[in-house]
Amino acid sequence: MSNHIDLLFDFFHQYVNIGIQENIFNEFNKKSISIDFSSKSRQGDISSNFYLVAIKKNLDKKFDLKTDLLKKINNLFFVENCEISKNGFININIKKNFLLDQIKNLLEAKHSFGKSNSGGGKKVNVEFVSANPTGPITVAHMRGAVLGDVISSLLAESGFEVTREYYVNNAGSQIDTLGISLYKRYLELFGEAIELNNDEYPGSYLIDIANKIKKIDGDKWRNKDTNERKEYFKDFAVTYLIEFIQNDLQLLNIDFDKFTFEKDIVSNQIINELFKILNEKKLLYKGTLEKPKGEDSDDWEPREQLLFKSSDIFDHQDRALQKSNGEWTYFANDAAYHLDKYKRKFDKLINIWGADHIGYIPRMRSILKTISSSDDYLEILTCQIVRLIKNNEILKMSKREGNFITLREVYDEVGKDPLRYFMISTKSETSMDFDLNKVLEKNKDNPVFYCQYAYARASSVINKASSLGINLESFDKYNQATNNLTKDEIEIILKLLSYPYILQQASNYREPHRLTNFIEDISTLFHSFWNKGKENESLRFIDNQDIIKTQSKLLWLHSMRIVFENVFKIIGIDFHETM
RNA sequence: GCGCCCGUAGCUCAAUUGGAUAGAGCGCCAGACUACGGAUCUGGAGGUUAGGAGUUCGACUCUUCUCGGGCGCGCCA
Repeated sequence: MSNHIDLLFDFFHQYVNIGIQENIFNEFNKKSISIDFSSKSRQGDISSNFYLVAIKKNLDKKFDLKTDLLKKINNLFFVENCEISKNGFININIKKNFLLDQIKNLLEAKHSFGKSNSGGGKKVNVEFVSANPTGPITVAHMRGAVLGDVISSLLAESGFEVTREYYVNNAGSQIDTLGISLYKRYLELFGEAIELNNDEYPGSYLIDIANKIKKIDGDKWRNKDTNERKEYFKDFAVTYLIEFIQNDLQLLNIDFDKFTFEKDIVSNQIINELFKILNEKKLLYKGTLEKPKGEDSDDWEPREQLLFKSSDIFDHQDRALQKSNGEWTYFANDAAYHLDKYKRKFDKLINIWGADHIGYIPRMRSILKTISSSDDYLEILTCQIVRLIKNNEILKMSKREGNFITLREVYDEVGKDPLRYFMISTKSETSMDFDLNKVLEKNKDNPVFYCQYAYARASSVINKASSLGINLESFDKYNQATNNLTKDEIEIILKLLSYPYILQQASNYREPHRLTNFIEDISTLFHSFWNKGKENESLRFIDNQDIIKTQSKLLWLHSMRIVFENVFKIIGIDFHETM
């Protein structure tokens, strides 16, 4: 069964179709129709701009749009009354027993309430984190990690088939350096004096890994300067570090369906296929780039390179595919990797990148436009940095000296729920402050707690009622239940019923923070209503003398729990009946 | 120098992608507990949405310019 928002949209769309047939409207962009279902202004249960939009399209001066609209909307079976305000907004009140029908649907649908099939089973690949395996995962990847995970869940909730993927850069010079660093630690275990260069990795985790090699192979590699040894140390380091990274991410319940390794991309020669495509489209050529405008480019000298003509597409300059030593650039391999994803028949690719990669977006979009002939086959979401605040001070980090804060350290300090919640509760493109002290407070300043507490209180009422022998029974009993409810409660119910739309929007716009705002709003309404019961006994949830009235409240309390559980599951935080 | 992201109350953030009087929390001021959990609630003060110009019935949102902050700018990943 459709809800009132769907039905109203249907009505408007139908109204436009008929209007066009009868030459009342000409072209009409239906997307300009909006329905405001949160009813902030409290001028009706829901409202719409339809009249404002439609009046501009009205070709027939003799046609009285206002009267016709009012008459037809008032005739809709779910509409109690309807009016058009002075400034042109349509305000509608919904019949209470129709709201009740929808509550029934919600309670029957339970955890599938809000799910949709708008994705139509299309395959989406969400690539996120993809941190280089040169050390433990740090706070720099924290936001992208949670965002990627939650967006994946959101898409799954909207009927997409989602693959969570991690691209492991285990080729290239950083990994060479990692192998060398590990080898030095290995030699150190045999009493050799070592010295790490500036660019080498100082972290103590490499000592642990070196010990593992020593345990397995003894001194086998001590005096070997062969390629075999170099590859062995690189692979060994990457294997263990990926395992560390996986373990760290699992602290936040983040799991990946697939890890793809750069080395495999290189050895599979996918890049040749890529070059073939670029050649066919005449986007591959040898040439010389202009001197970059950056500050410290003194050592620059013109050099002929293999280039991708990305400036023909989205980029403002062409991009190098090959280094002067003959190796492919990072970009070339990454482009090949994206071709690999395309060949795996995903309908859409989503990448989640940190702010430091923003400049990289146009070239990658150019590649995927070339491969897929679609502007939006690849979608890149970026997240700005998170500043950590502790005791009112900004925690400064630098990669030198291993002076970075790891994900695990933050996890140890605050735990999973506040971490996950705060990472997605603001728009990702805005830089944010994460206050380690504040997120642990157990008061209303802390939205995680505030929402979980609302859930616990709702549970508490349900359990208390149950202990008094009051439970929900057959739904037929509640035909008149809405008569027992106050305006505040109807507002909560309207809000709960709008959940499928909030979810859809969060999914469409890749904005999980809409969900946290949503449950914070409901929590506020709920706590506020709760408190009114203190002053006015008739507003309390449980009334022994009036079982039906109590059950009427249980109807929406159960609904609220279901909606909260759905949201909590999507954003990946726990919920408890007692705090 | 160029490109991208951002700028909303003293602070941290919203604003249903162009809708009605820009909303919450913290902090500040003034109040409410013989309770279905006071870990909460009620009221008040606080804004030229960084600034100017434009687009239209209507702009925090779109265009443009200025200012301020962040990120990036060949053979690093």
